[in-house]
Amino acid sequence: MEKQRRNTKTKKLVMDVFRHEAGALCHADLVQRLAGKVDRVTVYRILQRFFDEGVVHKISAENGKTYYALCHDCSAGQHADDHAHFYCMSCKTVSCIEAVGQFPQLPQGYIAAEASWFISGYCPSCRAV
Amino acid sequence: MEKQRRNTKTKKLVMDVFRHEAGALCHADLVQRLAGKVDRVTVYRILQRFFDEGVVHKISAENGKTYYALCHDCSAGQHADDHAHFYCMSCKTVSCIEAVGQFPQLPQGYIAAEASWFISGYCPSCRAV
DNA sequence: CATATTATTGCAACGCTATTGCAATATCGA
DNA sequence: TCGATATTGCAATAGCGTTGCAATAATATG
Repeated sequence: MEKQRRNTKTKKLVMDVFRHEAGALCHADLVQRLAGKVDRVTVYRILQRFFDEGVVHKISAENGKTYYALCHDCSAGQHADDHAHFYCMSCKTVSCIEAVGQFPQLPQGYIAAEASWFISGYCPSCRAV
Repeated sequence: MEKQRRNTKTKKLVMDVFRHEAGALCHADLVQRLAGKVDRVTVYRILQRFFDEGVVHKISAENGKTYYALCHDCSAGQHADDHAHFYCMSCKTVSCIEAVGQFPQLPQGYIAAEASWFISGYCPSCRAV
C-alpha cells in the first residue's frame, strides 16, 4: 500500500523557500538558505518526496545540476513537463518559460514518455545590461 | 595564440570506439570499452578536447550524466545542437534523432545561445518487444 | 636524423553531487 | 495518551568530474 505522508516543520521550511523565490532552485541553493536549520540529506529527501508527489518539477540543467521548481500551471495530476526551462548565463538562474508553438514531431516508431526543452542564453533583465 | 593539436594513439583509440558505435556514449561507456588501455582522466580530457574542436556533441541527459556523440550532419563549423536527443528507457541508449518541424518561439526578450531537446521513451526496436 | 619544445598521458589526490544505513525523533491516528 | 511508523540528522559511501605534477611522446626545426 501507499506510504503515508506527514506534514513536518522541515517540509514547511523547504516549501517556504520555494514560495519566496521566483525561479527554480537547486539543492545547494536550498541548503544555503536553510543553513543550520535543515540537514543536506534531508533536503535531498524532501525534494525527492515533493517530486514524487508531483509538487515540484525536476530540471536537469546543462551544468550537471538538478533544479527544482514549484508546479504552477500543471493540470491536476498531469505534469506539463514538456514546457521549456531557461538558464540565464548572466544571472545564473533557472526559470520556467512559456514557449509559443508546437514541438516537433518525433520520427516514426518512437514513443515519448517525457520531454524537456532546455535553453541557455540571456533573460530579458540581463540582456539589457 | 591557439594551442597546438597532436594526433596520438590514445585519441585514435577513443575515436575508434565512437566509430564502432551507433549512438551516444558517456564517459563510463568509453572507459569500459578501453579498460586497461586508456586512463579515466585521459578519457575526460579527450572528450573535452573533441568537444572544443567540434568533433562531438555534448548531451546532458536527465540522469545527470553527460553523453557524447560524433557529429555527422553538422554543417561545417556550425553545430546543429538544437536537434533532439532520445533516451530509450528500455535499452538505455542515447541517440540523436531527426525531429520534424519547428521549435517553439521563446517569449519576447529572451536571447537563446544554446538549446537542447531531450526526450525519454521507447525507441522503435524496444517498442516492439 | 638528432634535438628541443610542448602537447599529452597516467597517477594520485581532491571536490562536488547524491545516496544509503541506522539510531533518535516527531507526527498522526487510535 | 500511546503506539506505529514516517521523518530527520549524522556518518559513511558511491559516482562523476577536475586539478597538479612528473613522465612520456608528437611535432617542428636545425
